[in-house]
Amino acid sequence: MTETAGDRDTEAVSKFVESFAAQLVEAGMQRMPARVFAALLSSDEGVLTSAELGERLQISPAAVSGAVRYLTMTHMVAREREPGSRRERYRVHGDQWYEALTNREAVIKRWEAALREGVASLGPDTPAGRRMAETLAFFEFVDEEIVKMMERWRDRRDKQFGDVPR
Amino acid sequence: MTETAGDRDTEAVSKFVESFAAQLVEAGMQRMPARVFAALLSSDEGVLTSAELGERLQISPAAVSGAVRYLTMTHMVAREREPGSRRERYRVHGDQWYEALTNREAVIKRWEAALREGVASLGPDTPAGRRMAETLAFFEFVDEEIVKMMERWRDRRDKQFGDVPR
DNA sequence: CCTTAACTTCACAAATTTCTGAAAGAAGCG
DNA sequence: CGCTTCTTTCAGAAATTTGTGAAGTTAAGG
Repeated sequence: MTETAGDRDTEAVSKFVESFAAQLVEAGMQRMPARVFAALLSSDEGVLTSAELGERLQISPAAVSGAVRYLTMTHMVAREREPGSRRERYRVHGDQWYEALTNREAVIKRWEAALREGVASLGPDTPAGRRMAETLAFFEFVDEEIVKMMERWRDRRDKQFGDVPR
Repeated sequence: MTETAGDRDTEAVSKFVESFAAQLVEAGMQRMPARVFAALLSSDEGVLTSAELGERLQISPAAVSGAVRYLTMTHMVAREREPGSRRERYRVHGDQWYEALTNREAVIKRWEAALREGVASLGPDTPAGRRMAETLAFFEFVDEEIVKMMERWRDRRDKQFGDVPR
């Protein structure tokens, strides 16, 4: 009952890719980046070329290009180049990617800025101002906590999965 | 230099509403819910009626209705009814709302489900399966941590802002 | 009960987003 | 250097999303 190693249960994999991508979309990610990311995640090496992505997902090179641009900008995927080849390779780093996910920090920072502005506009002694100040404090708190949390995670991961070469 | 309490710096407030809403949109929230939410956040009592929202944001009752439906479903806003009135009132609870924001937990739960399915499809001993299992472990870790973090926050808030009647 | 105020739902028009094919742009390799 | 292979950019067609007006529904108050 062991499967042939090569293309094992291709359909199940594709099903996973689509359903995981759908979740990401629902959480706000664009469709193509989500699919590309899911495809990479489900690939054995965590690496695929443009062509492979296009073929697996049935999308044009242009679509791959656009998706990858987004993913690299948000650090969810790394771009590689085999020295001496025109082929670009895209990689999920296994850890790098959820670090990036936690990197909604950038987003939070902007929220904080907007809130600070809001407190200033409304006045810190108005009820609305106070409410916003409290919210701001919350975000600042979360920022700190997340940093610590990630440290704890790395610790735990190393114990649980071994401190792999990565 | 103290302002007239009534409609203080209406324009500045509106500017805040739009800029904060823009941040929320960028983070994936739909436009109208974002604007409605920001408007509530900047209102002194944290409560506005449908009509007030429509007027401040220059949108139709239908748009208000749609936005509010989303916001209540995600628990970012509570719906109230003054007993003996046809007017619906919508409220941000000051604390309730970031609890809700943390409630991307629901989202995370779905991701976890999808990942579990992925591990099963791919097989837990394939490289991809292992990578996903690790990711899954990460999310499970985050779940736990967030619960604890929120406890710490409530503690801190009570100290910092006083344990108000709310 | 009937009237009337308020909210919701629905169908559609407008605006935006998304993806493609085609052309232009890099970079290895002969 | 020029050929070839791969990637990116761009303009536009198609699909989706968004917000409105209008009709429908609910419930308060006479």
